[in-house]
Amino acid sequence: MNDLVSSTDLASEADEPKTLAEAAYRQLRRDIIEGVHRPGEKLRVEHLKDQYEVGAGTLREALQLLVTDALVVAQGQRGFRVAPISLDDFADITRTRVLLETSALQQSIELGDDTWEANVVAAFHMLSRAEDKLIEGAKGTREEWELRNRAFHEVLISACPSRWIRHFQNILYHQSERYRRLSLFRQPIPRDVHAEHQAIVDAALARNSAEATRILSEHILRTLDAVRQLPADFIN
Amino acid sequence: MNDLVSSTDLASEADEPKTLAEAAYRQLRRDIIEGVHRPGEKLRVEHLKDQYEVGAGTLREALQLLVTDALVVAQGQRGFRVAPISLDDFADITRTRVLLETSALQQSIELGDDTWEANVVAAFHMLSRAEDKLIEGAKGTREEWELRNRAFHEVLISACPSRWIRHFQNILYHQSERYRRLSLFRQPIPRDVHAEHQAIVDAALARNSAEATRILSEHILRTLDAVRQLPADFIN
DNA sequence: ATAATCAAAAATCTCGAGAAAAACTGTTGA
DNA sequence: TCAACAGTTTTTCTCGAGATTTTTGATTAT
Repeated sequence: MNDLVSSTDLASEADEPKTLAEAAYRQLRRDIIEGVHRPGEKLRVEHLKDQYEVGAGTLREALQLLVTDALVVAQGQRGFRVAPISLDDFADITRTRVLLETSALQQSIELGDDTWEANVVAAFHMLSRAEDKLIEGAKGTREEWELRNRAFHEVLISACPSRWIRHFQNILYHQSERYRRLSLFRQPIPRDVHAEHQAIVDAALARNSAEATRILSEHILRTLDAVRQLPADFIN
Repeated sequence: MNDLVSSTDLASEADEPKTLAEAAYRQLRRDIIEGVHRPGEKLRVEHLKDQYEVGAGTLREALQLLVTDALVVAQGQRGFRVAPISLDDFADITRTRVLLETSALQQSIELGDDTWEANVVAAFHMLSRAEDKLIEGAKGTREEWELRNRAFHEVLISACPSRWIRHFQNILYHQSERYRRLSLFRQPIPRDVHAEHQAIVDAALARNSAEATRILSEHILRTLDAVRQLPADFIN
């Protein structure tokens, strides 16, 4: 059992950045997901190149990479801006995630070996611990919970052999994370999330793929309701 | 009935290029799909900038855009190369396409209005005409058939409201086109492709989504077999 | 007061040169 | 004969300045 997350993404992700452009790309992505740069905000190269301490051309490259993730939109000859958000978009993201992630889970359950099972159990354990700390109200634990939540979902579908599904799923996860940050801010994690995760693990290890995908669907769709109950001016 | 193909893609596609980088991007994409640049081939910026008549930085941007479509892979600090191809990859692409396209078709059949029906019929007619010309053996008609085949598949799912599914489907279509070019070269279009398209149209207009998705699945998966029967050294 | 027009300002896009890294080649030693 | 090493060459990556385009602000006429 070496590394839990073996992110074999199409655009290599796990390693450390080997170029300035990629370093800037990661910082920018993080800032956009965390809301430092607001949805719809214009991203002026001249300003940002100082802030991220790279040349203009390099920052342009970083922005171009973010277009790949659809976190930034490029408008012809009118520069870049942060991708806008909307309820419709989030609903679309969520439903598409369900489609991809259930299919991936189904294949994972079908093909996963002992190591996969062990990884699932381990990731679930890590996540549970993070939830305990979160309930205690310790500081800075939300970040850790986010990381482990993501790791858990990634490990669940890690035995799915389709690199394309995992690639798309990865993009959508980044997208939905942006929305989830908004909803989590107001509404702390409800207690039954843990029970849902537990149920998914149980069904997965029992190789009951119908049950597992059903629970996973409801689990993902629940975040949609959470965002829907936000005050309307959050998403405009 | 204005324009048949209203490509409302995430990365705007239909319009004409408004920047040199985008123009170079399109030419490069076309050349890669058509096999001018072979799979795995190294793409040296110094050579290509002369060939496509743009500056080095501009060409780099175009290459970065192609990474989005996964037609080009960027390797840390060792430049770019054309994405390699393999049978496994094509199988993955095809299966993922089935997953996305059947889901999209299902929603299209559920939500499509009269205009959608009309567009489907029209696109099918255009495609049929192209097939006639293809059988006659006129020159340069393969290009036209490709375009209309693509338009047909696009129109079929055009009533699907999910921009994300259409976005991913678009990427995968570009990918599979590269493989299909190889197989079509040897094996001209079999006659029953037309019958399959006809069956899809009939089922779609009859709002029989189970039947339509079933035929569409088989239709897409058939290209997989076609490539599988190629001599092995085509894909290495 | 509103709308249209035109000029100034800001931002984007593009390019070529310099610095850093990787690949290649010929040589040396076992 | 093969492997390792060092210098050379090639290629990539980065940066800042110039050319175009878009946006802003003020002026004028209706």
